[in-house]
Parts: sequence; C-alpha cells; structure tokens
Amino acid sequence: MSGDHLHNDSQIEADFRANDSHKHKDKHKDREHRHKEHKKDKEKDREKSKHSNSEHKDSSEKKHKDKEKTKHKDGSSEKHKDKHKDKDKEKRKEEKIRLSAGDVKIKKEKENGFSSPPRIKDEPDDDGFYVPPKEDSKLLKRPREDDDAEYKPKKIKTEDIKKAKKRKQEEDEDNKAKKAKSKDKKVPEGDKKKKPKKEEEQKWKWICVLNNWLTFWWEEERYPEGIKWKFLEHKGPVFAPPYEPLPENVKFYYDGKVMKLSTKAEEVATFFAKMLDHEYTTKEIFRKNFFKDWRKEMTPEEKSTITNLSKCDFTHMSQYFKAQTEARKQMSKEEKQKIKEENERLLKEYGYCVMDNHKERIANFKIEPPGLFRGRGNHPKMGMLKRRIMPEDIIINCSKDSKIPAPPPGHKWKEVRHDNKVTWLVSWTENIQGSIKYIMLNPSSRIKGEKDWQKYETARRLKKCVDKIRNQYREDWKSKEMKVRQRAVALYFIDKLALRAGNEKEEGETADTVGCCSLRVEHIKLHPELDGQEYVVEFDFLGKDSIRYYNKVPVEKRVFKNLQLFMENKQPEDDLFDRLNTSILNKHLQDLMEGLTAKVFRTYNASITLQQQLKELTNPDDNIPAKILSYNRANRAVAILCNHQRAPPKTFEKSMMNLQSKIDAKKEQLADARRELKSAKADAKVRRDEKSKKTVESKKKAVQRIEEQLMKLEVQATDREENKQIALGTSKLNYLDPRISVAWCKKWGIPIEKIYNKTQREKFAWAIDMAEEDYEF
DNA sequence: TGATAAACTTAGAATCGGCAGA
DNA sequence: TCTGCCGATTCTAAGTTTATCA
Repeated sequence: MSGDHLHNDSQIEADFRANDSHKHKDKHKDREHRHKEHKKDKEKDREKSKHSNSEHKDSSEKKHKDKEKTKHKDGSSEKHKDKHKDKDKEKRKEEKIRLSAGDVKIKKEKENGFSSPPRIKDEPDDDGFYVPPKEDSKLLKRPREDDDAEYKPKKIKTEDIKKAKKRKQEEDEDNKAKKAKSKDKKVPEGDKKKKPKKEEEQKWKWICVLNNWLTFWWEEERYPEGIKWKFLEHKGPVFAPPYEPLPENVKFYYDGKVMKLSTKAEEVATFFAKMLDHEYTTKEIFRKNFFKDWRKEMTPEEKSTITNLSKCDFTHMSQYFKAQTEARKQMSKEEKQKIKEENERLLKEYGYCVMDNHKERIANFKIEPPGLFRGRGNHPKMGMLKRRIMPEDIIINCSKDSKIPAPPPGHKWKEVRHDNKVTWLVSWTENIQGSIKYIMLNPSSRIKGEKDWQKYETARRLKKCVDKIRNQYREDWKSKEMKVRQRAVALYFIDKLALRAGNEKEEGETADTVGCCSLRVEHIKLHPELDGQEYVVEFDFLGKDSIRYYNKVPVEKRVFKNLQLFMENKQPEDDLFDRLNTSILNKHLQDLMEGLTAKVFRTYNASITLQQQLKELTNPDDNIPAKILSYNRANRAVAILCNHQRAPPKTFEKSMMNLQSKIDAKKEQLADARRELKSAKADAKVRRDEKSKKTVESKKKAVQRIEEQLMKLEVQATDREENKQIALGTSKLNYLDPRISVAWCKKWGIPIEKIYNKTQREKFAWAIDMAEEDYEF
C-alpha cells in the first residue's frame, strides 16, 4: 500500500500543482470567509436558543446525554432505525427549504449533535431532540494562574508501568536471539545486532572523537516509566534586552505632525515600524489587532490624539532601523568578533544544563522577546502585542539538590518546582493564545534522542501489523455502524495520503485549517470519473501552517460510495466525518497496536517510502554526486507525500540563471578542451614522441575533469529545480528513520556528511552509531 | 466521559554567517 | 576586500498526544 504514495503520478503531479497555492489564495480566503460567516450564523442561532431555552437547557441537555448513552450502549434502537433515518432526512429537507427560502440560517441540529445517522441501514427512532449549543469554552476554562498556584506534581500512572512491562516483555521475546546484550535495559528491538568487538570500537570512537556520552546512554540505568531525570541543574533563561528608547532625532508623525511618544507606546510602535516592509502590515486584521493593543499601551493623551492608524507615519522609524541593520553589517571585524564572543559567553553560561551525569545543550535558552504576533495564514490574532516576559512570569524546573538559578536582581521567579516527570527547564504562559511555552533540551540530548529512537521503533512495530490493520479497515468500510465506517475511511486517508490526524480547533482562536478528522464537506469533491480514472477524490484544504493540500486521488469504489454517503444531506460547512474525532480514532488505534496513534502512520509511511525509493533509485554504477541526487529524490518523494512545501526562495530565478550561465561556461570550456585534445592527438600522431604523448594524456585528464565538473553542475541544477517548492528538511529531521540513511551511506560508501550536516549528525548520533549497512526499517 | 491543560513534536520563515568569486 | 549567495541555525507557531479533572 505504501507504494501507492510513490507510483501515484497524479498525486505527485497534483502536489507540484499544489505548489502554486498562492494563486488560489483568494479562493481560500473566500471559502474561509464563507465558513466563518456560516459559523457566525450558527453562533447567533446558539445565542438565540440559549435565551429561549435557558430554562429547559440543563434538563434537556442531561436527557439528551442519557438517551445518547443508552442508544450507544445497547443495540435496542436498531428496530427504530428506518424511521429515524426518514425523520432525519425530512428534517434536513425542511431545513434546506428554509435555507433556500432565505429564512434565518439555522444550522441543522441533528440528533446526537451529529449530521449523519449512526447506522447505515436502519435508523433508531428517537425524538430528534435538540442539542443545546456548546458553552463558550473560553468561559469554562479555569484561569491558568490559579492552576500554577496550586501545582501538584503528577502521579506516575501504574497503567504506564504495566504497559511498559508488557512492551518490554514483547520486545524481549522478539529479541531472544539478541537477548544476551539487553538483559535489564530497555533497548528497542532491532538494534542489538552489533558484535561485541565492534561495540567496543564504536564506544571508543565516541569517547575519542566526540567526547560524547551518547555511547553510554543505553548502558545507563533506566528510570521507572514517567521519570525523566534524577538531577537537573541550569542557570535559568536569558531575558530579552530591555527596550532602548529611540534617539531624539528619530521622529514619529501623526497626521503629518511630529509627535513624541511615551516610552511604552514608542516601544510598541517600533515593533510595527520594524515590520513596515512586510505584507503583514497591509492586512486589515493585523492592523486592527495591532492598533487595539497599541492603544492599551498609550497614555490617555496619546490615546485621545492617536485615533486612526492610517494617519500614523512610521517611515522615519523604519528607515532608522534599516540604517541600523546596515551599520551592523558594516561593523569592523573587531566589533563583530566582540559580539560573537559575547554570544559565545552567553551560550556557555546559559546554553547548557546538567541532566543526570551529563552536560546537555539547551535548545532555546533565550526568552522570546516582545513583538507583534505573526500568526500563519489567516490568523485572527495576527498583529496582537506579544508582551515582554518578566522573571515573575517564569516557572523554573530543576532538582531540589541543584543550585537553583538566581532571578535577575530585584526580581523573583513566579515559581520554582522540582518535577522530574517532565523534560522542560523553564516555562511561561504567553498572552496571545494563553498557551505554555517551554525551554527544553537540544535534539542532540539524551532525552530527545531516546524519544526519537523510540518513535521510529513504534513505526517499525507498525510495519509488522500494518497489513492486518489495512485488512481490518477495509472490512470496516462495510460496517453497519456509521461511526465505524467513518473511522475506517479516515484511517485509509491517513494511511494512504499521510494526512495529519486533524484535531478540533477553537473557533476564532486560530486560522481555519484542518486535518483528516476535521475535514469538511467543502474540502473534497467526488468525481465518479476524471481524466480516465474512476472514483477520484479531489482534496483541497488548508493544513498545518495554512499550507494548501491539493490532490486528486483515485480511491477504491467502497471508499467513494462511503464518502457519498457521508456527504449526503450535508452543507459544505459540515464535518465530513461527523461521528469521528482524533480521540476516537486514536483510541481505536491503541486497541489495534499498543502505542499506535495517527501520527505513527506518517512516520511509518515516510520511512518505508524512503527505504523503497532508495532501493529503486540507487544505481550502483553511479558516482557519488549522482547517488546523492538519488538520495535527494527519495527524500523528495517523502516530502511530497507529507506535503512539505516552502515558499520558493526570493532569489530562486536569479540563482538558477547564475547556475545556468555557469553550466554554459563549463560547456564552452569543455568544447575547448576537447578541441585541444583532438589537436594534441593529431600532433602526437605526427611526432610520435614522449612529450606529445604526455600532452595528450594531460589534455585527456583535463577533459575528464571538466566533464565531471559539468555533470556536478547539471546535477545541482536538476536538484535545485526539483526542490523549488519542496522542503526536504522537515521530513529528514522528523519522519525518516536516520538509520535508513546511515545504512545507505555505509552501503554505497557515501560520506555521511553529504547527507547530514553537523547539527543533523549530532541529532542522529544514536543512529550513526547503531546502524550497519544491512539495517532494514 | 468529555473538556481542557500540559507536554512535547513538527513546521516554515527569518536570520545568520561563511565562503566563493569579482 | 567586498558582495552576494546559500546552507546552517534560530525562532516560534502550530500541530498531536497524553494527563488530569469535574
């Protein structure tokens, strides 16, 4: 099945087509707008019903829930199913009529809150009771500050320990042959092949060459499930530098007149000024949010004067910052060196921690500076002020017996806790979404490396049972239960197309993006026949980071028919899988395989695809650059599968032209060299002496050298062109089992540096050390 | 059991910095 | 020595999954 991903030309072609997503932006904006309008209408209706039903709300809600429970528990409602379905249809019809008649737009409130019937053939007959609108979840949320104040360390779930034991047992059984090495250590299967002698060498290599502890980490004591460390010491975070007011000569103008701003207002104004050249500042939402938050920082006088953002002139400020950037570039070597040294000092002091017996690099030890929030896509909160984080916002996590970091003079931490069931060192709550931000360790750390390794081991376990799971979901396409069918079709998409799970999102809090479970009817089109193919589904939606997913995929007839069924009597804004969410799906997956979640399919399919593609594309006779091109192509196939797109680099056309002119020049050089060789040969034929023979040889070598250089350039051009809108890094870093790449390098004698840069080699040190050339994912 | 919080992974854009060629 | 390019690195947003609580 996973082969599907690769040989599906239409998909690849479509994905390439998808890359001009910006062309379709307007269409999407329009849709998004319509969806929002629709949701607004729903909200209004909810408000209405809230008022009219407020008295009965509680009791009817409870009743509904109870009925819902009973219905799902037993199959007693089966006999009523037909009636129910008819009623349901009737209701929808009514609504359709009302809607088309221009009546108040009321989103159909289905029984159980679902749009589709629970059973496919027969329908239970119930009252079609009204589902009360959801409470505004914002109101239900507890203030986070309280949470923090009453922090309790988490309990270790006994369940986890049981699970861990069980898994370990399985692994041990699986690895009987290799058991001698593993004993009490929890080492994932498949990585214990190495002969002791080689192990010693490897260990030594690590000690000598990298002075890295990595070699040891699977030799070390394992902690009980849930415990992440025993000792943790660090110096706390580095705060953003304080605001430096602008020099007197840098002016801000309002309505054409110079206006001196208060420090607070000025600081926020500089955030906008620094972004003046960015498209963001032209967007209405961005401007609106910025202005609203900016006004909060103004003095009453400023507030009464500055009432219109369009009358604000930030250009002078903007020019000042540009000049500063320029000046920074023009700094002398010494000045640059000084800055570099200061950064190194900071890194040395704050960039590392001690976790258990090891000094570990911290990923992000600097607190995010204040600024304007840059949401991706059509984010409703873009432009809002990201406030400055103070020590009083910071929670420090370290061990009791460590030297607790000191807050900056005159300040104190919000809290110091000692929770060794989490991996973060520092946390704070940001003000835009109210979410928690963390300072954690670098990917090269033990704690991250181990987790990464574990992730690929889970994906490898899926490999063993994926056929069974696929057969199961195929069976489920025929299920009598709507929920089961929807789950099976969604899983098919996740597996075949590597879609993300698709959690529900809070409306108005984020951009309108979806994943598999949250797909709406408007995101797919069904074509019984398209371009000579049967049963084609056309996907068009915005996924994570508002990256467009566009794909036309032929699917199996049963899937197609099911989709028709799921879409029946639904509005474009309705959920396609109205009886499914990620938690239902993941619970089901957990039953199929321990540790299985929707995400694992992406990892599995990405890695297996890389392995297959490498086998297919690597030509043993190729030289190293050509083999690397094959590797990149295999990587690209995965990136396409996972829809990892990037904006084409701004200088792309130019750099391609430069490369092309280099190629042309090289071709001319080659032609010259060949001419010279020809005449040298002719000369040697006449003279027949040693000197002319030698000349021929050296000319031959020159031709060869130039040919190689030309080939290298041409390969580079191909690679770059194919990579125009595809980002390889994401899949390389997050989805491809590094042991596949390491094994491939070893097999074909490719230096690992050609595939992984320094940082990547650090992150994948565990894999580089482990994998031999015969490693199989 | 469902909602929400917390923890952690995945993601693309922005920025940095080193190097090749003018 | 300067400039521009490009890969590396940093930054932080946006997901998924797990844990917790009512």
